[in-house]
Amino acid sequence: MRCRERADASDNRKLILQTAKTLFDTYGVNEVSMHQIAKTAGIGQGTLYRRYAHKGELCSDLMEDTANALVEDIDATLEKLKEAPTEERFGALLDHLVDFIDAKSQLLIPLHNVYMSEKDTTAFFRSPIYLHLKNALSSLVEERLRGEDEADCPAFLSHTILCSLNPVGYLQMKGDLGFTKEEIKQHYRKLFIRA
Amino acid sequence: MRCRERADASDNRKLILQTAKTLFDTYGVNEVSMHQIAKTAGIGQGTLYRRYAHKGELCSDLMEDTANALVEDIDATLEKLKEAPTEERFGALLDHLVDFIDAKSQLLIPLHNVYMSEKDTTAFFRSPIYLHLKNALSSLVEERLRGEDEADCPAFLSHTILCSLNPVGYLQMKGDLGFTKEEIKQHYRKLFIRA
DNA sequence: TCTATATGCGGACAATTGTCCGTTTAGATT
DNA sequence: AATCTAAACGGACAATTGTCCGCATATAGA
Repeated sequence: MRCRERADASDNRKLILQTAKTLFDTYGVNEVSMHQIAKTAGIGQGTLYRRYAHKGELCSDLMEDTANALVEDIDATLEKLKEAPTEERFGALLDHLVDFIDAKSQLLIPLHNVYMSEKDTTAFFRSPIYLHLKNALSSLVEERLRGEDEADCPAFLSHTILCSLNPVGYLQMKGDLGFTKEEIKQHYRKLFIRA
Repeated sequence: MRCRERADASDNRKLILQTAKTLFDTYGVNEVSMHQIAKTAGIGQGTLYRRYAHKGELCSDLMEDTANALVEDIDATLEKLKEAPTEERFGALLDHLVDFIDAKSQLLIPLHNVYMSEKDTTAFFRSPIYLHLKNALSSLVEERLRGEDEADCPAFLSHTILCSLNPVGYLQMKGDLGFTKEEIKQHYRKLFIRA
C-alpha cells in the first residue's frame, strides 16, 4: 500500500506553512510571491505549486484553524439550540457570520481578493469554508420550508447571503454607510428571516 | 498650448478600442492578453498601457456606452411606470440589473476584480455606476416605507442587493448552481420585494 | 515654412504566476 | 538488505502583466 503521506512531503508541508506565515506576517500577504516562499523555504517551485495550486489555497490553509473554530462554534451553537425554532437558529447563524467577518476582515480581504482574482472564478465557491457555510445555511432554509406555501430556494438564498457578506462589502457598510456591527446583524435578521 | 490630444494618439485610442472589442468578441475577454491586443492593433505594449493602466480600465472604457445605456434604460422604465405600484417598479429595476449583469458579465469580471483588488477597497463603492444604482434602489425602498410599520433600511438593502449581484457570484449561480436568468430574476423578486 | 519640444511611440525588460518533465527517493515488498 | 515503483522533488521554461526609456513626430509658435 502507498496511501500514507510520505515523510518528506509532510515535512515540506509544515515548512511551507511556517515559511509563508513568517513572510506574510513580516511583509504582508500581497508583497510576498510564491517564488519567494519557495526560495525562502529552500524548496522548488514545483513542490510548492503541487501542494497549493495558488496563493489563495495557501492562505486558506493558513486560515484553517480560524475557519475550523468558526465552523465548530456554529455547530455547537446550532446543537445547543436544536430545540429552538428554526428562526432563532437561523438568526444565531447569521450572528456568528457577522461576528466572524467583523473580527477577521483584515485577514479575509487578501484571501477574498486572491480567490476572486483567479482566472477560475469558481475557485472561491469550491473552498471548504464557503461550502460548509452554504451547507449550514441551506439546511436551515430547507427546514424552514416545511409547511410553508411559498418556498424559498435554499441554494439561492444561502448563496446570496454569503455573497453579500463579503469582507469588502462589510467594511463598506461599517465605514461609509456608518452601520454598527449590531445594526448589521439586525438588518440581516430582518431581511433574511421571515418572521 | 499643448493641451489637445494629438491626432495619432486619438487614432490609436480608437484602434485599441476597436481591436479589443473584436478580439474580446471573438475569443472571450479572459483568453485575450494585453500583449495580443497591442500586437494585433500593430502598436507597442507601452502605447497600450499608457492609455489603459490595466485590462480593467480597457473593459471600463468599452463598457462606458453600455453602462450609460443601462442607466438611461432604467430611468426610462421607471419614468414610464411612475404611476405603477412601487413593487412593480422595484421588480422592473431588479430585472434590468439581472439582464445587465447577464449580458455583460464577461466584461464586468475584470472590472470587478480590478476595483476589488485595489488597496483602497472602497473604490468600487464610489464608482458612478454603483452610486447611481444604489440611489435608484434606495429611493424605491424609501418610497415603499411609507405606511409600513416595519421599515426596511434603504441604504442597507440596496447595498446588499448590489453586493450579491456581483458578476462572479452571478456566474456561479448560472454555472454550478444551475439557475437560469429568469429563475434568478424570480428569486430576486421574491427575496427582496415583500409582496 | 521652419524649429523646438512636449507628447506619444514601441519594444526590450523585469517580475510574477503557473507548468512540465527528468531525477531522486521513501518505504512497501521480497 | 536489496529491489522496485509510485510519489515527491526542483528548477528550467512559458505565458502574462506591467514598466522603462531612448526614439520619433505632431503641432504650437516664430
